[in-house]
Amino acid sequence: MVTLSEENYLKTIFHLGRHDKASVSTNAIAQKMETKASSATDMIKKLSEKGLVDYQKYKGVQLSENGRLAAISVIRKHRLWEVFLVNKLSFSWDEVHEVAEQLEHIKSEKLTLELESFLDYPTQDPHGDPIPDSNGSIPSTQKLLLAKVKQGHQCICVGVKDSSSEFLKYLDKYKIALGSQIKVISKEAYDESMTVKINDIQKTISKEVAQNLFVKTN
Amino acid sequence: MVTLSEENYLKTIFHLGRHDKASVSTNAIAQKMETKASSATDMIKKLSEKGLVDYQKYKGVQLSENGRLAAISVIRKHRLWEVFLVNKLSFSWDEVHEVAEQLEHIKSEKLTLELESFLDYPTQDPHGDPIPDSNGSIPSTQKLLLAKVKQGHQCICVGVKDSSSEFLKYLDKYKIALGSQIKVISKEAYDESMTVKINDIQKTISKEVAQNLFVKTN
DNA sequence: ATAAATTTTTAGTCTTATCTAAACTTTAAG
DNA sequence: CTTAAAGTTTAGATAAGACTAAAAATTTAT
Ligand SMILES: [Mn+2]
Ligand SMILES: [Mn+2]
Ligand SMILES: [Mn+2]
Ligand SMILES: [Mn+2]
Repeated sequence: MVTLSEENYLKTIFHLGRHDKASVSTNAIAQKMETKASSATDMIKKLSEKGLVDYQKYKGVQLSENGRLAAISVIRKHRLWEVFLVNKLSFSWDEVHEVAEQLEHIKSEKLTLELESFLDYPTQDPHGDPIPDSNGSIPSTQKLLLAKVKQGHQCICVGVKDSSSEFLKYLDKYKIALGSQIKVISKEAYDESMTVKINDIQKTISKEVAQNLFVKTN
Repeated sequence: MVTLSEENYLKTIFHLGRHDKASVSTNAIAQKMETKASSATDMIKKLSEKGLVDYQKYKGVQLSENGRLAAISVIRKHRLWEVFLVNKLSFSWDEVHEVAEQLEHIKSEKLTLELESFLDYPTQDPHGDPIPDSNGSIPSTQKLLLAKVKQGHQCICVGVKDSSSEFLKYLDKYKIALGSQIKVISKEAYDESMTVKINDIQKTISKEVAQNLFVKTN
C-alpha cells in the first residue's frame, strides 16, 4: 500500500532523477514538493523502509525498481486522465493538470486499462509527454528544444517543457500548438531571441519561449 | 474546505437521515462508517464547528443546509461516475461502487459539469438511484419494493435497495435488470417468498430478494 | 587545512483521524 | 421510582504527515 503522499514524492523523485542518473538531493525534493527539507527527510526514510528508494544518509536517494514502477504508474494515470479531459470533456490543455493531480491517485487497475482502451491507446498526453504502457515502458521520442534549431531549418512542434498554465495560454494566444510547423528565420545572438514563421505568420519569440518548446526536425 | 473524511461522514449522515427526519445517532453513524462511536463523536464535533451539522450532546445530529448541499454534491459525483464507468468504460453494475467511492472526492466543479454533459445529463445511476442536479435538487421517482406488490399485478424493475456486489451478481445470474418486466404470480405467506414471471420465465424468489428490488407498477 | 556556508538530519511540536478504556447520560425494566 | 442496560462522550494514546529550531555532516572558500 502506497499512500497518496508517498506517490507524490515518488513522482517527484522520478522527475528529478530522470536525466542525470545521479542520486536526488533532499533539498531538491523538498523544493519541488513545496515543503521543508525535514519533511522530505521523514518521507525518504519511510520510502526507504518500504523498499521504494535506495537511501544513504546525506547522500540523497534513487528510486528502486519497485519505486520506479510505482512512480511510472502514477505518471501513466496522470497523462491518461489529461487525454480524457481534453479529448472527451472540453478541457483545454492549460486546465487539465490540477485535476489530473487528483485523478492520478485513483486506485483501480481495471479503471486505468479501460480508460486507456476508451481513449484508443494514446501514446502521448496533451502536452506531448509520452504515456507509459501498462508494463511501465515509456515510448521514447526524439525531440529537441526549439532554441537548438539552426537558422533556416524547418521543424514541427511536438511538446512543451514548461506546461504551466501561463506558458500554455501564451501559446494559445499565438496559435502555437502541437503539430504547428515552425521555420527558424533568424536568431539574435544578443538575447537569444529568434524570429520564426509559424502557420505562415512571422513572429519574434524570446529565449524563454524557444527554450520551452520541443520540436522535431523534418 | 471539506476533507475527504468529512465528506464521507456527511454522506453517511445524509443517507441515515433520508427517510425519517429525526436526528441521526452517533452509533448509527459509527456503524455505517465501520468505525467506533468515539471516533464518530470526534467528527461530529468537527462538523458541528464547521456549521455542517446541528448537534446537541447525546441527542444526535442533523445536517444543516450547508451540510446537506455538501453531502448531495458528493452523492451527485458518485452517481455520475458510476454512469461513466458503466456506459463509457465496460464496467458492470457490481464493479462500480468501490471506484466511485474514490472518484466522488475529486474536487473540480468544471469536471463534474463536463462529465454530466458528456453523459447526456443522466437522471439515474446504474442502480436506479436518482442523480442530483447541479443545484442539489434530487429528481423524485415513485417506486416501491417488489415485496409490496399484490398478487396478479405487473410491474417493472426500476432500482435496487441493496447494491452490494453479491446481490447484483445474483440478479445478473437470473437476468434481472433495470427495465425487466415482472409479474407477481403468487405469494407465500409462510416465508414471504413469491413466484414471479420475469422475462417470460417463472421463478420463485425469496423475501430477501423481493425486499431489495424497487419496482414501478404499470 | 581550517573556517564558513550550505545541506541534511534530528528532536520536539502540531493537526487529523483513529483507537481503548473510563466516565457520564439516557432509556428501559422491574 | 430506582436500578440496570444501552448509548454517548471524554481522556489519553497512536500513526501519518507536516513544521520549527537546533545539531550534525558535507561542501566551498579562504
Ligand atoms: Mn500534468
Ligand atoms: Mn501533461
Ligand atoms: Mn455506489
Ligand atoms: Mn449507485
